[in-house]
Amino acid sequence: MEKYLNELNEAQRAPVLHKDGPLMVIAGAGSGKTRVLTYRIAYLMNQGVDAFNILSLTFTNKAAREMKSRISQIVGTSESKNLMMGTFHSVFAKLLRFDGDKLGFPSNFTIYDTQDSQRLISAIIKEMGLDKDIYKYKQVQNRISSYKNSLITVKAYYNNPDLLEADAMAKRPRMGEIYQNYVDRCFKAGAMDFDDLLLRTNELLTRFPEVLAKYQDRFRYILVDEYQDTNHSQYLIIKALSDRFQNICVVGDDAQSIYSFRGANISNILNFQKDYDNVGMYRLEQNYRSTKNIVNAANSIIANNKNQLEKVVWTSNDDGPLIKVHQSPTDAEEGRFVAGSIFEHKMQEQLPNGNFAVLYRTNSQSRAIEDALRKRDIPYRIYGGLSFYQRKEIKDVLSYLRLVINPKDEEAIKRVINFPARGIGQSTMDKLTVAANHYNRSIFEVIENLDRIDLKINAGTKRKLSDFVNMVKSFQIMNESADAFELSEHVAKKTGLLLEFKKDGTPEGIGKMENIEELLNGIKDFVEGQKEIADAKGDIGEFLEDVALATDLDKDTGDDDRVALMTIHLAKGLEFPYVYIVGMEEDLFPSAMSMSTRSELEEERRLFYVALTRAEKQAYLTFTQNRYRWGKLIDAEPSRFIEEIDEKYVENLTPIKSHRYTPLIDVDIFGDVDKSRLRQVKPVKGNPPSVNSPKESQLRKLRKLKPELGVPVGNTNTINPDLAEGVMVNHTRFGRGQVIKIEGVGDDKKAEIKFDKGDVKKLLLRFAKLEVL
DNA sequence: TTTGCGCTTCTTTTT
DNA sequence: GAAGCGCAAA
Repeated sequence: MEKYLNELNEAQRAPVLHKDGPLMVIAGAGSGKTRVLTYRIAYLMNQGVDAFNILSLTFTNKAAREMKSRISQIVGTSESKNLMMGTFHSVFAKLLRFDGDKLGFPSNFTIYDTQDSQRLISAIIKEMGLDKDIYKYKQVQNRISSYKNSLITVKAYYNNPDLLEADAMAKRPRMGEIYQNYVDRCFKAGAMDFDDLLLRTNELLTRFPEVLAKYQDRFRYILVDEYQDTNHSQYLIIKALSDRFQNICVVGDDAQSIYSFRGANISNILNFQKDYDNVGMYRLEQNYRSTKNIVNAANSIIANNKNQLEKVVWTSNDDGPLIKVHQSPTDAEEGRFVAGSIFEHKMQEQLPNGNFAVLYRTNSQSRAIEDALRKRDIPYRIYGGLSFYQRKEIKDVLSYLRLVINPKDEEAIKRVINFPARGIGQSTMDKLTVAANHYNRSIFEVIENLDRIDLKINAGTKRKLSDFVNMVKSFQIMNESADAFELSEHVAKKTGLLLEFKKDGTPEGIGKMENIEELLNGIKDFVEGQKEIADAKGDIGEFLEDVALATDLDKDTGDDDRVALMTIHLAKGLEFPYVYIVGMEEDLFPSAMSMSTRSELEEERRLFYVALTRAEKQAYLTFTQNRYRWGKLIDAEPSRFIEEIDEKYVENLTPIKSHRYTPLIDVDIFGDVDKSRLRQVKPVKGNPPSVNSPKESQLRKLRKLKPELGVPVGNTNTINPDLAEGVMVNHTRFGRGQVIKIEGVGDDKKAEIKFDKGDVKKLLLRFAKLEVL
């Protein structure tokens, strides 16, 4: 142990050796905070603290795994096995599996991802007959998420005049009802969304003192990484759990707080000393990661922010090369420059691909970079964006598996009940949903009891529904004996999913089939891996939980050597010798969405600080004159952040044209206003007030009658009995015509009509919009 | 009930 | 430039 302590510098060793009681470590970028956390845990264990009594919350599960394996090396595997380590979400999901029944949740509750939540919210908005152009599901989901992260329940929402008014102002007076419905539906489906994992943990700890006492007694030492990015919900959990022993160690850097959009509250770290008594304060200011030029440049950027804890990050590393700034005509050229530069470094210095990272503000920027890297045959890997588990075909397989574990899972059943197509359409699902809401049961249960409820579903469809339910039940029986891999493979075949994509035959179809096979291989690996862990069962439920809370970063990269492409947010905590920060343009970085307040802009600046401090040896900043955005080429201007760097540390690779005039409104040669300019002139957040009259399509929607909730809306006409051969009719689209012939019976009844315009058409009468003249 | 077409929106960032 | 949605046709 002594040997390991010698690997730390003075500043690092002090917090590691800190005795009991609260402590806070303010750790500048690259100052070795992970090392401090790791060694502190190892040290505690060496001092006789039981691993079972230690809780360590990290930012990614990957970080947790790495720390754990390092600790194993120091104190031994058998000792470290009992450590509770992981992200807030994964740790408290486990806790809720154990004690969530007290809140009425089954231990096999589903974890809804963002897409599941959004689909459910869309459905609710539709069922309530609200205008989806006003109640935009993404905005509604954002609102609900931020309520939850601030621990505002539905009841608290209704008691909060500010919130009510804010939503009323936004023309969304029924937010509260949507919120209530959403919570009810999740509960009924036995599902929690990401925010629930924290919210419900708080509820559990508040409502059940004996549960709180149990975990307080268990987690006598709590360590929290990236404390600056905790939200209110997380803050309260930590506060409650650490209340008894006060052995709380938080590590963070206020200069790297970049998650306020998901509720992170920077005052958590700023107020830590007020929240606890006798706080031990430690600062890590020596940077081991980067060159002097990078560290100094980063310091000069962050100095533009007003609100920050005092701290001086320094390094004894070499000066290194200057930060290189490069301008390209377009985003495609930018990609070419980056790929070319990576290629040169690789050749001249014989470096592996893994030494390079390309960082960007938005996921959509990856495309141009990808294209350029591919042309140069440079292997790369994209992190984030649409992750593997979010792809349609993968979510389809996972949804079947979710149903096996939790048949009440509403989003899963809606997704797969008619895929592959089984003739169970929207109107049937509408009837089932109405019934499910009415009887306060899940859709699955409604189908199980179909013969006891009269839902006006015809016999053929009933048959299909019960076939589906029986299929899922057969999977459940299989799940009792088979392992996760056997079950999944059976499901993929039996449901016809694999066949569906195979018979498609297109390259996309083949690709999807291969993805499903990759998923199955992944499940196989998982099962093998779990066999080695003593108390793990390797069942499909565990796999689904892993998947729900896994990020791209968590996935085993294997050891293949690739250039990393990711957003700056994802890059937090990582380091690379060479870093390219692309898209350094106004409206992109800083984002146009985050420039209206000082605090938003300061967060963008911290984001830039994070980006730059990822680099060990050299950083490149690139920007373009024109960039494709929303499929259109628009003008771009260099980011203000470039100018903010002390010029001592910067070298321009391209002379920047100094066209400093910005006309108020640009008018192109056709007299049209250039909208990209307009946006800069008027830095108002949100939608500009509409100048144009409402569009015809919107008017049409507004005029349309709202469907009544509870009455299934079919789209079948009652066939006019006057309709006969020879009769003159009017069609909404085709105009006047004469019926030549009528054929078929019932739903199949068709009319052949000769229209005055000359066309002869055969129309299905239960759909055709005909008026007898 | 299914399919295909055209219109709209979307781009911050993630567990 | 894509993906999702609503509408109309079969």
